[in-house]
Amino acid sequence: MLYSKSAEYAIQAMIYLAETNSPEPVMISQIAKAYNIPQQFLAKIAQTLVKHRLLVAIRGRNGGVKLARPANEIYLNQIVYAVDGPPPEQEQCVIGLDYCSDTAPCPLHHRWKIIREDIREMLVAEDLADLALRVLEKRKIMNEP
Amino acid sequence: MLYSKSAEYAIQAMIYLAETNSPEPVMISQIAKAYNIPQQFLAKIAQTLVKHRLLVAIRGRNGGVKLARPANEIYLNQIVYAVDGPPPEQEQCVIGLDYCSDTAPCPLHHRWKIIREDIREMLVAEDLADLALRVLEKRKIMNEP
DNA sequence: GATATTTAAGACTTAACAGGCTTTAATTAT
DNA sequence: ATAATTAAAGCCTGTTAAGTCTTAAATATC
Ligand code: SF4
Ligand code: SF4
Repeated sequence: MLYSKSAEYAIQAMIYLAETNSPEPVMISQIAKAYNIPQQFLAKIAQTLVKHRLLVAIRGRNGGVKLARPANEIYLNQIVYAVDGPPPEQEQCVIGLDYCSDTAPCPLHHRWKIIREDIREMLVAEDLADLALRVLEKRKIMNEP
Repeated sequence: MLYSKSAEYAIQAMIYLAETNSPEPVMISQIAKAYNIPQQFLAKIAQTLVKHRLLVAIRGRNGGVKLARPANEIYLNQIVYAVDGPPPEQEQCVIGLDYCSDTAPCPLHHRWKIIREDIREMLVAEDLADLALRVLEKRKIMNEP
């Protein structure tokens, strides 16, 4: 919806890393298992996250991946951008017309403009540390019936 | 983004029909040409719109398709629903977690909930007649340099 | 150094979406 | 009746996203 499946997996994986907050690297296989992500697929996604300096990878025994910087300095849009590539230069018309501009917009235009901005704002504002904290809290609550 | 390419074409085609507002049926080929939609593809989309009672088709010479009811009684969500199928029953978590509910939501949850609601509202509120009117106006403006 | 373990890299497979082609059925004008 | 015209229907092709497999490279441990 907002981003690809790959980006979703990437966010989940990085939340997991922020949750555990271990100074030691964490194995891809462990992350994959915890969040139920296809392991090999996650491995490949991790590669691109490493290339984009969001993760660092340590290979060999006791290897794994860890966050490249503190969780509170990593924002969602950075992850999405890294995995899905840069967003399109020109803003897209909701109904795919090509001859339109901002003069005399159709009723959809105002609405869509606001929504698009909200989405952007959401991805820019939220950082991993916050998310991980909240997910942890939530997990605690749900384990107490 | 919000809907498939097919749904986008469907919306464009139905706007065209609302624009021309002809009591006579309009040929698929004509619509396809006007909005630069692959004709055969649009033909197939039209079929599903007919099945969902948004269009009626008249075949044979002088045939074509027309809106099944007045344009101001057709809303975007009906078109999207018809082409892309019903939206998922359970509301989706933005980051794809499956163990979450509304108790102690993560920071994304509030934001996303609002955005999702705005999108839904946009699709529910806008009807074809409005859109067609605005697109017509816009075309007029853009033709006067 | 040998070995086990872990990510890196790239080829490969599968599935879904977008689009095209061709034939068939329905309708109307002649 | 017949020919022309139009949507309906089914199958084929290309593209992209999602997922799998195989081999190579790096590293810790013995
Ligand atoms: S005014 Fe409407 S049709 Fe034009 S670009 Fe904006 S959303 Fe699209
Ligand atoms: S609280 Fe956050 S993680 Fe849970 S369902 Fe809502 S958006 Fe998803």
